[in-house]
Amino acid sequence: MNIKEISRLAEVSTATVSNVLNNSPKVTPKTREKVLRVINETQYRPSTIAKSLKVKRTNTIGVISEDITVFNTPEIINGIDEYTESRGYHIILNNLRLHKRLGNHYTDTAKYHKLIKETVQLLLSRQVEGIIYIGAHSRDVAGVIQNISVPVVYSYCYSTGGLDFSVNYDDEGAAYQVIRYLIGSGHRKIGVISGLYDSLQSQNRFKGYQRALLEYNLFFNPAYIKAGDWERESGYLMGNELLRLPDPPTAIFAMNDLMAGGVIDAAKELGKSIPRDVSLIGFDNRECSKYFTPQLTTIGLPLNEIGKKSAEILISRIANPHEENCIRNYRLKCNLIERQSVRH
Amino acid sequence: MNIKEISRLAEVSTATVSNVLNNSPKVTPKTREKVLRVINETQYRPSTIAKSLKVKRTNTIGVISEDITVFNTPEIINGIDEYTESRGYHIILNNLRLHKRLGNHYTDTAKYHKLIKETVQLLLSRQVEGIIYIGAHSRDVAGVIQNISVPVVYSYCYSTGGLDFSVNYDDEGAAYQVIRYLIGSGHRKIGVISGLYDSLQSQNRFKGYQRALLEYNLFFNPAYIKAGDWERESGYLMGNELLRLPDPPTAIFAMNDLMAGGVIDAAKELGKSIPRDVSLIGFDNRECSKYFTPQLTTIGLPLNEIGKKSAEILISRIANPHEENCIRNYRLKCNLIERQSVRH
DNA sequence: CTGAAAGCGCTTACAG
DNA sequence: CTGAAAGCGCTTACAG
Repeated sequence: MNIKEISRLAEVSTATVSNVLNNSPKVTPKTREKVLRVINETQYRPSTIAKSLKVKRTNTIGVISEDITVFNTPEIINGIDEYTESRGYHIILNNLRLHKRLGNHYTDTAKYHKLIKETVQLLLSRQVEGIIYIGAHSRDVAGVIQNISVPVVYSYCYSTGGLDFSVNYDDEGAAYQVIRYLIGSGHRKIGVISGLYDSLQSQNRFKGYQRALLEYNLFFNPAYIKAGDWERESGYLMGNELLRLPDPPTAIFAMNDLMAGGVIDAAKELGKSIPRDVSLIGFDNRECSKYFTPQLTTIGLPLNEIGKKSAEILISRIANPHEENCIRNYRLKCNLIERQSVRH
Repeated sequence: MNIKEISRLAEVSTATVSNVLNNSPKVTPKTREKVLRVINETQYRPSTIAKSLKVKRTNTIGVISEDITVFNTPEIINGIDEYTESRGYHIILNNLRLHKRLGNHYTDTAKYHKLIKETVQLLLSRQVEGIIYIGAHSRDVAGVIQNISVPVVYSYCYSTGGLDFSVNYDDEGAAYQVIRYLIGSGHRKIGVISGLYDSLQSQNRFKGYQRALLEYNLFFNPAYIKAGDWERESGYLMGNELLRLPDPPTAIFAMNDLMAGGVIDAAKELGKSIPRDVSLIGFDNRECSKYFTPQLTTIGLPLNEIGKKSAEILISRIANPHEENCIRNYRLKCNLIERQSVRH
């Protein structure tokens, strides 16, 4: 069933059928009626593909996710989806399955770059009008996709390149918020367990931490700063060191929920109660954080908003490729989720 | 840049360019060489869309997910992806965002059916060759998609319709496995906290439970069976009832990890230690189950396999629409994940 | 207001 | 082995 068939049945030209399909005003109600009847009877659905070929627009964007099974990704896709749907765009999903495919350390391997390149080419040959690249974890992806004729936005990634567009959450602001909240709750001795200290996230969160200390004139005690590696075990180890200090912190900021879980283990072992003896804040609002004992106060990531904003920027760049004077790197605000691990 | 341009630059016909693009043997190495050089120089990528229009195949399937933020969905998509990629198929993702859109009780509302219908039409007009429908939770979706010209398979759903294809995990077998494992560990008094008792999952798991009891000639004690509602709170409530029994069970099978978490709370409150005083098994292998204290022994769902199998069936039906004598409802085996909540 | 015709970028018999 | 031509299902000036 195609437009020709419909035009035959409705006894009009294909041009007229096309016009009623596209709600063109230049067709009389009567013929429109006639055509619509045939369309309904035949359950005809015009081929988007043929239309795309002709009008040279596909209303499709490509979404490349490094790994859809990582906790952040589904909600980001939800956000993308929400926005693109409202704008009549569709999504072709390309899931790299990086963890399964390359293990944990994929970045910068030749295999990884080849994979990216092929994926992008595939998407391009499907005539996507733009690409969103969703990182599995927040890192610098400058230049991962190059020499491309459609706009790209990096989601949940940094891009220090200068020319790329990226949207991520605001690490520094979130850390600042955490420390401010702890200070507001009366804490003055605040320990920090960072992730890998040379990661962008850790560095940015340290900045927020410092800013808050400065602002409140708090003493910076190097002994209160420990570098973890994002895993629970390191939270346990570093939590132990912190809690065994002669003058231990009264609150600990663990840079993710997993390490906060390790701190809980350490505290339990040392017979210290959270939040009575020591307060604790995590980061990420992972599903598990709600099930810790006590329920963990933590930082919620604006994942849905990251997705929405990414899609919004992408589609605006599709419509307006040469727009200048615009923000290139969005940092969206996190929100602090108050539960029961902080003493006031 | 299109095929015509390439043919001009390479001084051959478009037919010849098309032939080298498609690795047709009927072109001499020399001309192939010549054409390939031009293609490389120009970075030309043939338009999949134009090709699809001509050959009437898109190599694309539509994936409808009820809600991609539900824990099961990403891994299923991963599985689908893995298989489709190996077969040269692409995925158009349509995420219904049912939880956000309609709240928890969407099934059978007019709004829901309208949404499904529109989504399917959209996919069809994009010429997908088949559709996979991923449920957010395991329920009967018979007839949700009707009167359609391409094959459909329901993933993580039941379909009692008879004609539909579905792939899901084996509830009954999993429950049987749990009980057998507990019996093998020396337990004879086994409590069960079900989900909503009139759900298909609960019913099927009861069957597995009964089958194991029968097989091992165990006494069926109705007092050991409690109906929860899948939420943690109900696990806590029912766990309490079970544990306060004059002759309490020595092991409890909670039909999901969340309710198992509630049982842990109840046990802690009653001063009972898991697994010393009572053993516990959950279901789902949710992320949090690994972080419970003690780490929860539970049933892992074959999500990746469900995705793969769904894609496999779909693509085989695309290739062979009238295949008869085939299984219509696949039930994939779950695996028991031994951690620390069962005493041997 | 309606229709005939060209064309989007490919592929594929068919002729040479 | 290579090329000219028709056609996939649409849209869109253009003529009437």
